[in-house]
Amino acid sequence: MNIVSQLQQGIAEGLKSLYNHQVNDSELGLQPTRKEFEGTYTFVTFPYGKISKKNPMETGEELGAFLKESCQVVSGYNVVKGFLNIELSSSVWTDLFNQIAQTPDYGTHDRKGKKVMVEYASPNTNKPLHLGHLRNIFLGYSVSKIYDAFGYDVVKVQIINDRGIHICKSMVAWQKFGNEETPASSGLKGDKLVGKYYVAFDKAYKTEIKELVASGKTQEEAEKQAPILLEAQQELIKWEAKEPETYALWEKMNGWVYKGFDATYEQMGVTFDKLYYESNTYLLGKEQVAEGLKNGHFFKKDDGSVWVDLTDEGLDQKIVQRSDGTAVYMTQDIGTAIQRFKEYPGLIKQVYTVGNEQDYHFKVLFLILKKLGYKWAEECYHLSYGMVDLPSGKMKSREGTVVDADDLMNEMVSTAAHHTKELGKIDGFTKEQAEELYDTIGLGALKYFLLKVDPKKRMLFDPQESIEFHGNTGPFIQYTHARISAILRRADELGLKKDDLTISPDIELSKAECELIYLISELPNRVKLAAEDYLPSVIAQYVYDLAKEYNKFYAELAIFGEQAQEVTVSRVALSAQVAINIKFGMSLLGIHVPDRM
RNA sequence: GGCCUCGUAGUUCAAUGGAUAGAAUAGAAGUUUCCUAAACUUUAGAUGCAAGUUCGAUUCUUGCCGAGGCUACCA
Repeated sequence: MNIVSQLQQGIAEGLKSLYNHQVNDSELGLQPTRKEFEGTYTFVTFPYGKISKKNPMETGEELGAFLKESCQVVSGYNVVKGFLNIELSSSVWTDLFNQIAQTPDYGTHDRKGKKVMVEYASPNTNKPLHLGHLRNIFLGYSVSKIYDAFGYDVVKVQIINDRGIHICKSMVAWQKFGNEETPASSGLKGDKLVGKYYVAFDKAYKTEIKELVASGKTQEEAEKQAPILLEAQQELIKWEAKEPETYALWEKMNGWVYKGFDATYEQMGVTFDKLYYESNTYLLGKEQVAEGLKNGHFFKKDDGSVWVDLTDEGLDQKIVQRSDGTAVYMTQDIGTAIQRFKEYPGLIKQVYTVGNEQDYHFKVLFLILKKLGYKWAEECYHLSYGMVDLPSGKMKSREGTVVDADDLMNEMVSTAAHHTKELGKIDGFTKEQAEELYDTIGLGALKYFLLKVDPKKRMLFDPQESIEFHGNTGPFIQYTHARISAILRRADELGLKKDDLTISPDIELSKAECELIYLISELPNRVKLAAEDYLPSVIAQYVYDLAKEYNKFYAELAIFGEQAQEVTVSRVALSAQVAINIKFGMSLLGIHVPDRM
């Protein structure tokens, strides 16, 4: 039984015996005591004045006295205004620590035997991945890891937008200007090559518009009549008719793109369990539309288009099928969602990692699914994230200010390499080890910076700041881990065995040590919070707190140098457990931590 | 116009309705000089504005101001 629930139980008993008031243990909110006061947990007594018929201070005094008397773990208390600060006896900390140190897989929750699907990365095949995709993918991957630690079986999926007019544009441009160029012949990554022709299309298209306007057409007419656009539209029709030549070209070019994406994902360190392609799913959902029409959930307008009326929910009407009978994106999403739940028995939840410009779309989607009678619709969640800005300004694909994902990652890694070499930190490393380290630092910096911020907020990514070794950064935490590892190696040399690292009950713990143990004990709780709110930032904050707190302890520890203190089992034990927690927390963010750096 | 999200130190980020709004950076002053890429101490500095609910509001409600997004038979 954990400390918090013991205290809750104690307080509940106190309320009952002192004021004859019955409450549910778990309703009693305990919060960590603020640093400037004595105590570990604080109970707020303001709301209980009515029950006790006394002022908050007296209520606190009475409850505190009761707890000290009846609850073994409580060694003392103090009351400030309406706040009852509960002090714990020191054996609580050593017991707690030893229990944790002997728990395998500490931080993970029991397997729940239920599945959760997390969708992240929904790239178009006409252009390479950029900074926005990085936030998307790191978020989704991290949430998958967090859900896994929370006890769910996670299915990580990617939906690839591989069809439609956009890819036809690249195809047309490649045929016109490409001279049979391939990734092999050009030395370009496949996604970059195809992206290049998408840009070429746009350039040619704009030139044609200009010419048409010059010859007397209006802007609007010109945009619709440009010959190259008509060609792309023809290409799409041919594709839908599965004309062999078009289809083969489409497969060839998409193949290049996938190879390019795979390389990017590999460097990012993310994987998927299942890939969905829109070319396979874009016809889904029509059945549901027909069925919904029959059941009266949808209605038909005079022109034959099908709509859903969400005005009761405070939203508008929304189209689900065009008058020509073709599907819109919404239709496809309805069908895909239903298909996935059929495909994966035991699936109870689906998380969509998609930018916040689609907030409305997902609100509507979930409402429609609910209307159609799918209970799991309430368990669908749109993990919405804001744009990433750069110090240089906004990213705009039209103005070419987009930051390419590969370029950015390479830049991060080379910055890490540059700093490391400059400081001569890699003596004794093989070339492979050194390169692995640069990767670890560069990508760790990037991932941590993107994940430490609340997803829904628009954020500013500063590459320079992210790779600092001070402050709330990935490298700082990695560095802390490396320092702890150095201590553990040292302890090893001194013959302190790692397997039996417990703290003996009669050791007097310092304040920093108690604080560390408190943080360590918080891990499962933070995992739960992060999972329930889909917030990797909770984990990031946790790991940072731990690293920062350890730094204070490290100063105390002074294991090296002239005033070196005794390397005791308890100090080593504590260090080892901190290292484990940091490593675990960082792994939930998809970040490696090195033993040496 | 309607709807959604955001607005916190110079800057980047925190804060299950709780105490004197935390960190980190940058700044100022100092101690020290290899704790792996130093550390420590001190200092100054913020809730866009106005009401409301509450014992208590950065948090909930309303209005206004500001930023962004959505509002297509586009995806």
